[in-house]
Formats: sequence, structure tokens, C-alpha cells
Amino acid sequence: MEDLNIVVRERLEKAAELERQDVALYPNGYEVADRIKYLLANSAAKKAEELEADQTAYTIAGRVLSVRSFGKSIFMHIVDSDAKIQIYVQKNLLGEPSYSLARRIDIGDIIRVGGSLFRTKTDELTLAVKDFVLLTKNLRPLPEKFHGLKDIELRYRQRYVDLMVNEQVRETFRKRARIISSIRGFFTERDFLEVETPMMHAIAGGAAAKPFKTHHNALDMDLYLRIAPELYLKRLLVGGFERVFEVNRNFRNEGVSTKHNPEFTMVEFYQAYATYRDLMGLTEELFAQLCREVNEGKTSLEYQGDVIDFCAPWARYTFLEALTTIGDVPQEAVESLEGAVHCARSLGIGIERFEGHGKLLTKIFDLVVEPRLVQPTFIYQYPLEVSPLSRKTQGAPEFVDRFELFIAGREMANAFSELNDPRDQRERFELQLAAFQAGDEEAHQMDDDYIRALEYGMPPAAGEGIGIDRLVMLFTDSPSIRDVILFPQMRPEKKGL
RNA sequence: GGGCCGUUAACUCAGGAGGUAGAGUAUCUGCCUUUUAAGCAGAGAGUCGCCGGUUCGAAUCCAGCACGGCCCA
Repeated sequence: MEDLNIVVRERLEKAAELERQDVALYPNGYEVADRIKYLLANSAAKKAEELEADQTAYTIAGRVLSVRSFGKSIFMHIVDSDAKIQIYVQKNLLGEPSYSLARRIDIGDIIRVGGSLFRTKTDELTLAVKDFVLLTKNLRPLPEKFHGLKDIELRYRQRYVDLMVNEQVRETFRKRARIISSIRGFFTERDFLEVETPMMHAIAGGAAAKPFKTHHNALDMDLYLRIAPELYLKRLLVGGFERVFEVNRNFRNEGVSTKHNPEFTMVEFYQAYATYRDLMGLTEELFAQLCREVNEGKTSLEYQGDVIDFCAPWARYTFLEALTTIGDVPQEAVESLEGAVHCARSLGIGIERFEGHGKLLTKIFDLVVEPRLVQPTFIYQYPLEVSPLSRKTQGAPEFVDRFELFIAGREMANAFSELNDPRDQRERFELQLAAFQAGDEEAHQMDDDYIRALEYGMPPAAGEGIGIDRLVMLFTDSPSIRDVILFPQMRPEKKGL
């Protein structure tokens, strides 16, 4: 206790003093009938005289954000989940001992107040308090009222404080909730079934990434946190659910950056009897709906200074076209492995022994094309080598029917026509196994049960995954993925609290 | 993994030619019944991230470490 700062010590003393006067510091059971946003909405248009004649009693609760105290009256602003309002506590109106309690209230306390609305001299809608209850005592000072909480480390570590004092942070997470809700609605309306598949996998499949490893004691087996739900969702296509989707977390044991958090949220969906081309159209429709529902109907938005226009149809390039026309990659690089090696070297890209032509081209793509794809752009027909679960392109067996969507220089979605030939799938897994043995740690593992499922027959289908965090970044103009994840991953604090 | 930057009061930040620290907010006391970054008067509050080194003396200079940020791989 001795290392607590003076403000906390004083609050503890004040709390003890209030308890000696029989004031409960953490009572419950006090009903709160009204919410500030509805008070504001219902009375926004009412003039001072109308309010005076009205005198309807309201009861609201919230956290005290500011206090302006006079001898026999006090102004406070309190905030609840959605909005804030000014309250006016007058000694004559409230009476003792409540007024004495109100005088002792600290910024950060949670209170319940009852009273009627009026307008101040400056025309601000204000609640005249006739009933005042302390609901929760605050023992730690809130950040400075004008600058708020700016320290990025503190904002992430103590998100609860960040949310308390930074309204735009609350708005970002409200928007995130609306986006996810809108996505669910979009798929449900189109007859997709929302499902939950395992988060713990015996084989971490469905993507190229390093997994987190854990151990189940009772079963005495190692398990991996999933890197993608793909193989389970496709087992459901085998089972007869023709349209499924899942909104959930994936875990990848890789670097942390402004675009990567070790756990991130994806919506992944599969539609039988569709192709990747159908999903391009569906993706455009999804964004159109998101614009209507969370972007106030506007079909463009500003992201970090770039104006992004979602009007369909979006630009489409094949992977190779994009390399040569957008990335200015020389023709010989797309034509031969030697050319690609030369090109990669000239760009300073490190080359691993197990990497073939297709893999090298994707690394070149990431460097010279991806950052230039600011407007929504579909890139399709990817190299087979980097797509072990996608259907081969008819007439071009080195390529697959797959696209990725790029917006603001970032990969936003990945989709393909699903490979449903179990013989081809087994060969692909064997190729991956060879890559793994050659040193590619991210190569896909053999999944015999998945092959068995395909042998029962999976209908021709297409599937897609969309990164929700990056989507939210876009719609909230957030520069870092940590701004759209409530509790981003951090190293533990060493200092005592 | 590499480079650059940051870490000073609860918060936002100054200071930094080496001589043990400042402001505003917040807090405490007093005055104040329409304020809103309320006001006025006064007060308290910091092992300057940690650990070493140089020095008579380090928040300041140097090395290492921790945490964080940005960029690169």
C-alpha cells in the first residue's frame, strides 16, 4: 500500500470515511430505467419552455467524467454505454445528506441520478438531480480530461481506461460489432448455415502458417490451435450442408506487426455448386451491404489519406498480368525459374532451396504488386505450388482457380474453387510433404481423414476467407490492427501494479 | 532477427552546456447556485524504466537490459 500514489491513498481514506457515514460504496439492486442516448434523442428538439412544462422524471446511471463544483451547486458530465449528458446538482433541490455525498463524488465514480430535464443558459440539455446514489466508488484517477489517454502501451494494456475516456475508441468497437453482425446477416439471408468447428486441431491444416502447439493431458496428445477452419468446413460440404460459414478466431505463430496479431478473426464460407468467379460477385455484394449498413450508404471511404471506391465491378487481373503490368516484372521472370530467381535476387528477396517458380513469383508479387493495389482488386489464377487445396485451372495445370482480394495495399480475402478430386488432393499433400522435408516449415501436412472425406464425394464448391480485423481497420480508418482488437497481444508487464 | 525513436508526478508534456527536477490537468484546503479545458487563493505529490560505468557529483554522458512504437527482413 505504501507505494500507492497520493491520489489513491486519498481515495481510500475518503472511501473509508464514507463507509463510516453508512454510505455503501458498491451497492447493487438500484434499477436504472433510462439510457442517456434516448433522453438526448427524445428531447433534442424540445425547447426550454417545453421541458419546463414537462417535468417527466428520468433515472440514468453512468460514470462521472467531469465535475464543476460551486458552493451550493455542482455540474457534472456522466457517460453511459453510448452517450454522455450534463447533470446539475443543486443543494436546495436535492437536500441533505445527498448533497454532501454529491460534493464528495470523484471523477471516475459511477452514480445513479434521477430528475427532470431542463436547458441551461447555454442551451445544453441537462438533468436537474432530485435523487442521487453512489453505485461504484473509483479508487484510481482517470487520465487528464483534455488530452485523454495517449500512451499507446497503456491504451492496449489497460483498454478499460482507454474505452472509458476515448469515445472514438468505443465507436471503433461498436463499428466492429456492426460489421460482424452485418456479415452474419448477409450469409444467413442467403441460406448459409453458421457453424462452429474445432479450434484445437491434431493436424494444423487449411493454410500455410506456423501453429501454436498445446497438449491435452487426459488424452495425452499434442494439439495445435487452428490456423484455419477450412478442412472442417469442407467436411461439412461432404456431409451435405451445401452452404456454411464460420466467424471465428485463427491463430498463427508468427510475427506481430501493424497488420498481424497472433490471433485474428476470419469469416470463412463455402458454397456448393459455385465457382471462385461466383464468389467475386458475392464479395462485391457483401461490401455493398457493409457500405449501406456501416458506412452510411457511402460507396467510398478514406483510409489513411487514400480514397477507396467500392463501386462494382472491381478491377480483375490474372496473377501473371499483375506481375508484369502492375509490378513491372520482366517477362523472363514469369516465363522461367531462372528468370524469377534473377528477378528475386535483384529485389533483395531471400531464396530458400525448397522454393519453386510459383513460390518465388508470390514473394515478388508481395513486394512489388501488393502495395500498389489500393483500390479493390481481384487477382486470380495463382500458381499451383502455393495453392495445395485449390482446383486446377482447366487448360493451365500449373495454375489454380483462385483469387485474392486486395484493398489499400493489403490482402483482404482469399478464395478458390475447391479441389474435390481425392486423388489429386493426395498428390498435392505429397508435394507439400516433399516441401516440408526440404525445409519448408509452413508446408501443409498430410490429412488422411480429409482425403477419406473427399473419397465419399464433396460437391463442386467454392470457398473464401475474409480477414475481419483488416476489414474493420479499413472501415474505421485505423492504421494498426491493434486499434481494432480489444486486447491485443503484449508481453507481460514487469512492473508492479 | 536488424535499424531508428521513446520511457520524467496518476495523465499530457517541458527540461537535458553534468550541480538530486518544472508546467497544465488530476488530488487536498478555502471561497463561489447556470458551469462546461469553470474561476480565484493556497498546498501536497516524482528512487527522471532497470542495472552497471565515467565523474567530486548523472535524469542529463557511455554500455547493457526491459517494455513500447515505427521502419526493414
